[in-house]
Amino acid sequence: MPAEPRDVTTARERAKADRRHALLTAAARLFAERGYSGTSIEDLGAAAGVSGPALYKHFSGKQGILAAILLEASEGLYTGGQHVVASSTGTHALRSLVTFHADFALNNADVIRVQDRDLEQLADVDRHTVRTLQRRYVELWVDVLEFLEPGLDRAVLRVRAHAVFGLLNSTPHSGHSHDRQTLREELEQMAIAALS
Amino acid sequence: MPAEPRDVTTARERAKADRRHALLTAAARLFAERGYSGTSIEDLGAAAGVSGPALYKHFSGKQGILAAILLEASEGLYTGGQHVVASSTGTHALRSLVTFHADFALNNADVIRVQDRDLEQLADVDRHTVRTLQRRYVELWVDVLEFLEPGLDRAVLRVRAHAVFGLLNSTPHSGHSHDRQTLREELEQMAIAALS
DNA sequence: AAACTAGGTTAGTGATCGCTAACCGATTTG
DNA sequence: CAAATCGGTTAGCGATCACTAACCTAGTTT
Repeated sequence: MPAEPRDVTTARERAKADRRHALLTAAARLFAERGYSGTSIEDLGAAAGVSGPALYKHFSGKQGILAAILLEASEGLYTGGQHVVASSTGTHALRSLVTFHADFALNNADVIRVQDRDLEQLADVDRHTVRTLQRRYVELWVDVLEFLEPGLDRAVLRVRAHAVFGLLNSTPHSGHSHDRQTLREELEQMAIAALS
Repeated sequence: MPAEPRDVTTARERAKADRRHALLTAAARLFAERGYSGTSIEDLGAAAGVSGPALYKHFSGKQGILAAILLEASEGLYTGGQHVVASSTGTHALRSLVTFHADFALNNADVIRVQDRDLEQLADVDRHTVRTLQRRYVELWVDVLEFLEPGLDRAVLRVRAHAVFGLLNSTPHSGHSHDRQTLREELEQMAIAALS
């Protein structure tokens, strides 16, 4: 029995998937550092060990890379948030949302930065999709907040949600040198306090 | 007596100062919307009613405009913060800092956006100056926080300060449509709560 | 009012960038 | 094992952009 059952993918396909992933990770870092317009195709390739137009074998173009990054991020946030609110209620749901979002922000600082920096560089269709997912994610939070404090204007609760996102997303600004666990606890505690 | 005493400036000088100010305001808005690299010299001129290379009569170049915006902003924040902490102490100083910063963020949403989006596009010297002023502004906050909670690691207090900045600077993300006074009160209250 | 200054204009230049074309070698396939 | 596929390469094209040059005209100075 020489053929392994998991060998549904050829070596080439695996290599391609790896490179695609490497390209996306490197691109997120470069976009976060220099901005979308400030990063060249050449830069993107070089950061992944290939050079220049190689990435047209993986993406439709420069915009396609940005789209892949932001679509994955906004989908991850939304579906992750959905799971959180589906498995808990009330104060517990709020705490879980805070933990979930803090986790995401700490583990994807680059993507967070790109998301609220270069969103408008997307093609209209993709930008609309990302915005819709973001809006739904916010409504997830607003629903939980409204359950906890019924009768309040949802617009106000939306402001609170955005404010907490700003707080939790401040990670890129705090030096990366600090102890992650402490940073995480500080941010979560502040977020909960801000919403009380 | 035909000569007015306030006539220290000629009509040309006043017109030039006005245009310079218009250029800076328009540039801040465009940079906030499309990013530094995403905005052309032509765009900048057009937004101020002149076209293209006219702005080389006012600034050294595109980078010079960005520098003028960010230097003014970081100096304004720092010196403003200095005055605040010089005229109050303890909890009162913290509340005044929050009010001051919220005021700045609400009235200069564009500049806030540009400041943590395109800082790295500055020339080395200017970037260093802006970073230094920002660092001093943070230390102003940390000093006040340390006075209120002595013994805490200043690195932790720095994280808290950045987190509150993120919270207060979330204004660009909340729709501009909302009632300013309510928005302001919400943000200030949340900031105070987060720091307690 | 003549001479000068200064803020605007348009035309053009060199560099950069996104993307395409043409080609090449290794892996997969029949 | 020949043929097709696929992911990479380099060369180059067209567009855009920051900036300079040359000029023009209205305001300022003497």
